[in-house]
Amino acid sequence: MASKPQSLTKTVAAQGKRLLMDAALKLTAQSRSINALGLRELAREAGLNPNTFYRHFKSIDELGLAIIEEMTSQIRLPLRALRRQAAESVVPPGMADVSWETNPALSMQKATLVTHQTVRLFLDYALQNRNAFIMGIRELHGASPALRQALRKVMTDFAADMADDIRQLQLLPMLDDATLKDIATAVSREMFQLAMDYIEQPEQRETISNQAELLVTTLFTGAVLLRGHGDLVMRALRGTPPAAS
Amino acid sequence: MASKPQSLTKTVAAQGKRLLMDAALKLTAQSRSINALGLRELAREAGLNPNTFYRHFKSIDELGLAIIEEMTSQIRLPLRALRRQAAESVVPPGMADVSWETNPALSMQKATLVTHQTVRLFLDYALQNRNAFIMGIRELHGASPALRQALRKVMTDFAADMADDIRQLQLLPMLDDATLKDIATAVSREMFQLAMDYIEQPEQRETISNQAELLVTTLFTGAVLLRGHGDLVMRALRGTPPAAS
DNA sequence: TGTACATCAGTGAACGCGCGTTCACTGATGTAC
DNA sequence: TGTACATCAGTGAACGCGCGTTCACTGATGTAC
Repeated sequence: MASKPQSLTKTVAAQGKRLLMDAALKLTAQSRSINALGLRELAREAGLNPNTFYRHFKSIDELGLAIIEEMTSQIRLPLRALRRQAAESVVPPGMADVSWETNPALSMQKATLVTHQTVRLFLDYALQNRNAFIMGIRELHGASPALRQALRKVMTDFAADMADDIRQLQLLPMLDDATLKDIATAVSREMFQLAMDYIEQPEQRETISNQAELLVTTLFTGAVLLRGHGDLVMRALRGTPPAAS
Repeated sequence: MASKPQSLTKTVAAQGKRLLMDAALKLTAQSRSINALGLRELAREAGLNPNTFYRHFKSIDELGLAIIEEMTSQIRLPLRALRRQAAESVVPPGMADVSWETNPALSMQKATLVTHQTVRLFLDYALQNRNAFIMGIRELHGASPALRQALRKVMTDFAADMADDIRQLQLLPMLDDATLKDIATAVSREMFQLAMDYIEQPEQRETISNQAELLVTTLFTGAVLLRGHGDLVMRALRGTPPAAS
């Protein structure tokens, strides 16, 4: 609150900046690379003088980076919070936590539920920020090195958050850090790809969402098994009752 | 041979076409989207008159499609042949085939070897056709709907080939067709993504190749397990000796 | 074997247009005294 | 509370340039008779 007046002023003053960023997103989503956007075209869409662009950005890349930064800052924390919330809905804070050794079935249920909820929130967020996602996935493999680098970092951070949460929530304590990182990276890649399909194929959304969930589960299950903890998964799938209590 | 004179003539005659396609690949790989290429720029790179472009293509998209088609026709068959070859190196044609029930360890070894070889050939091919791959992955998420559609088909075909070969070579007979297709799709996506990293990070190639292999194995293993055949994988990992012979 | 014609890749000049970028200007808001 | 000045978003005109596309032409190769 203390520093809000400043940023509020900034926000009000930088109205043209907003308009330009929104215009860029709108045009990019309609099948264009951001580098293919003309700065006059951008100004036209935003209803501004071509010149105004220079008041806010040095180049189109700079505008792209601003969009990416804004988008990232909006999703990171909510996603982490949701993972916690999903984990707590299975094992409330006060309750003694389950362990894979003593109760593999409940542990698996906990992991599955967190997956379920996280996948859904993520795809939902993608839908609500459809233009930003389309741009992001396009520029991740796009022509501008600056944007590509920035988006790679977004992906890396996303994967790191995921791995960190899995560790903290003790969802898969049998996996070592390196494995967790590798799998989380693959899961991130898949999730972003699938987010595009999710956005573009409205009638397939339920299917895609289920496939995404299954894919994530498959990856983690496979990793657990190949790392020599197959017996735990087998017990979980057979629904072995808790050893104690 | 019978029809070669024709196509040879065509090839000689269409020398400008070749030059333009090569120029496009060269410029795209140097960090550009294909739609961002100017047709004059293209002609300049190819050492031709700007006008010559129109002798061969109606639009830049058409040029892109030509490149994609050429690239696809070059990799599909070799990759299928290699899968067969890898499978035969474990179980020669004359020999009675192994089954997962009777000898899970050898079956797994067969599947693992095919994965190993295929992953390596694919990444190698990507490296040898570096520019085409960079373009392909870029345009898969790119601005042109026509190219995007064409490249999606490439991916779908690639996944279908993979699923088909796994079926024919009886690598994972316990998986149903739908599951096989889903996993093959995910594997394709990952392989194309990783091919980019493989191209761009020369010093990491060995690591990436190993990671790719492990990822593929993880996906298939996870799928087998979740489909209720975990016992087979467990037996394979424990190295249970053949039941007969 | 020779001749006439068609096809086709490639050339070079010319066009009008939209682009990025610059400059000098305006008017509103914030700041110092 | 008032005044003078600075800052800053936005304007509008002007520039030179490279672009896509067209037209009429050339010269080599293939084809019919």
